[in-house]
Amino acid sequence: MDNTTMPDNPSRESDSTEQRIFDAAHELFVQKGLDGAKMQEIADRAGINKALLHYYYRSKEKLYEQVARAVINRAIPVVQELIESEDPFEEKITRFIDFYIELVSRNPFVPLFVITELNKHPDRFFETILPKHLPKPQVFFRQVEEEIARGNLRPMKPQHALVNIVSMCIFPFVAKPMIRIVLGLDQAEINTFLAERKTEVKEFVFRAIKP
Amino acid sequence: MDNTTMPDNPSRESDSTEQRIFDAAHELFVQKGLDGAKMQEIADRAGINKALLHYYYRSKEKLYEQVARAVINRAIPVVQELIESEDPFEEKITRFIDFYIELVSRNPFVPLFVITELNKHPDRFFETILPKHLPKPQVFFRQVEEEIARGNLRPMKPQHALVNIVSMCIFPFVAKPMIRIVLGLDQAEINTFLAERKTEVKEFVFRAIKP
DNA sequence: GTCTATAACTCGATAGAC
DNA sequence: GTCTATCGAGTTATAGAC
Repeated sequence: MDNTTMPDNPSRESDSTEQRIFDAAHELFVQKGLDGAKMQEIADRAGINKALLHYYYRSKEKLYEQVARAVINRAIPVVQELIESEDPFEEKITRFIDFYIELVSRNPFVPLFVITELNKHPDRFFETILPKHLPKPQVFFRQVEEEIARGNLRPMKPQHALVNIVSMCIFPFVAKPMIRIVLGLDQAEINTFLAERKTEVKEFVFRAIKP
Repeated sequence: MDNTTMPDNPSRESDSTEQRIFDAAHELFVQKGLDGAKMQEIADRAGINKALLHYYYRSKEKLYEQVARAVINRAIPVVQELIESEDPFEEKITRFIDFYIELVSRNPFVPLFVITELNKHPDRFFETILPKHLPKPQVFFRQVEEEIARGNLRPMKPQHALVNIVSMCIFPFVAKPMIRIVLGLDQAEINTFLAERKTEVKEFVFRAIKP
C-alpha cells in the first residue's frame, strides 16, 4: 500500500468487535483472496482471538461471503449513478472517467478481487454474492445512439465504447506493478503516471468518439 | 473453458510422465494460483500418483516456479517482437492490436495469473521468475515522437498511448464474466462481442491518435 | 463475550515396497 | 519409475473455563 490516498475501507479504532473483525477480514480477503488470507492473521489484525471469529461469523466461508457482498454492494451504487446518469453526454463522459479513476485509485485491489472471485467461484458469486439490481447500461447506449443521430459522435457500437473507456480506467491500476516494470518507472514515477490518467484518458476518448 | 480456440497450452496424450505433470500443473496453477491448486488435483489430472509429483519436481513451490517461468517466457518473445518492431508505424499498431488480442483470447487466464502473482509474491517474481531481458518500449516511444514531429500523430505522451492500447486489448478478456453480466450477454453473444474487438480497438485507437 | 486448549481436518511431503 | 501408506505442519473449528 503505497498510495497517498487511503482506501475506502474504514477501520475505526473504536468500533465493536464484530466490526473490527469485519474490517480486518475485508482488508485481508481483498488483498489475498479466500485461500491466501488466514483466520489467525485476521484475528491478529482485529486484535482478538481466533475463536471469536467463529463466535461472530460461524465459519471462514461465511465471513468471506459477507465481505465479498460488502465489496460489491459498496461499488455498485457509484457505478450505477455514473452509468445511468441523464447528464448531457459530454459532461457525463467526463464525470464518468474522473470518478471511475478516482474510485479505482482509492481501491486498487477491488477490481482484481472481483475478477478473481468471478473466475474462481462463479457459482457462489452468482448465487450468493451478486445483488439483484445491477447498473444497467441501456441509458448509456441510448445516449450514444442519440448523439450519433445528432452528428455529435461518429457511428460506433456503444458497447465497445463503454468497454474501451472502462478498460482504460481500470486496467492500469490493476496492472500497476507490471506497468511499472515495463515502463521502467520507480515508485514516485508510476504514481505520477497514474495521476495523469484522468486527463489522458479523457483526451484519448473524446478524440476517438468525436465524428 | 468455453472458447472456440484452444489455449496455447499443449497437453498431448502421449507425453512423458514429467511432461504430463507439467501440463496438468500449468493448467491448474494458471487457473487457480499457487494456493488454489492442490497437488492431489494436479496428480489426478496427470493420471498419476501424488508421490510422483515430488519425485519429478521436489516440491509444490518448485513446480509452481517452473510453470510460472514457462508462462512468462512463452509470452515475452511475442510481445517483444510486437513492441520493438521497426515496421511503419501504422502497420505496427495494426499488427500489435491484432496479435495482442489474438494472444490474449487464446490465453485468457495468463494476464490475470501474471498480475496476481506480481501482486501477491513480488519478491519471488522479481528474483526467480522474471527473465533478464524484457520487452523494451523505447522503440515504440521514439516512433511516436517521430510521427508527432512529422505531423502524422497528435501531440501526446507515448506511455499513455501504449497503456491505453494494451488496456483495451487485455482487460475485456480478463473481465469477460463481468462484462457478460453487465452487458447482459449470453455465452454466444459475449464471444461475438470479443471477436469484434480487433476491428473496434483499431478504429478507436487510430481516431484517438491521429492529429 | 472473550479466552485457552485442543480436536478435527487438509495437504504437502517422505518412507519403503515393488 | 510408480505405487501405497503414513507422517507432520499448518488451519479451521469447537469445547469449556472464566
